[in-house]
Amino acid sequence: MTQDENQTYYDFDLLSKLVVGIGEVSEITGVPTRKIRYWEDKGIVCSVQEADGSTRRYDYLNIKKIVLVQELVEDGYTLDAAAKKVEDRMKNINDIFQKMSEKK
DNA sequence: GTTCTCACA
DNA sequence: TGTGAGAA
Repeated sequence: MTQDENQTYYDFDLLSKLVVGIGEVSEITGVPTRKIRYWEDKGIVCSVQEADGSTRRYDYLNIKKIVLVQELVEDGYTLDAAAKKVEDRMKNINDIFQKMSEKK
């Protein structure tokens, strides 16, 4: 990021393109890789696997979803309830993202 | 480095 | 619900 781009808002365009491996996600979110794949099995998170490799990659939205679900579960919610809330939130976030992208 | 399954608590 | 270990 250059000093000229020292704005108060984040770069949503870059964020939406942010895709990292499960290891990175586990480090960022603090969630072990098994937990992430466990949730992915439950269907509360969606991993995008690249065709050339078997490495699952998670985009920014999925990372956010993982963090959100984690917080909810830690608060005493069950995975299903947490997933439901997060999915509802994701709709709002997605809508905001789309608007920002179109506005640009 | 990643993935999967089996089994346990 | 979340984790361990071994194998590919």
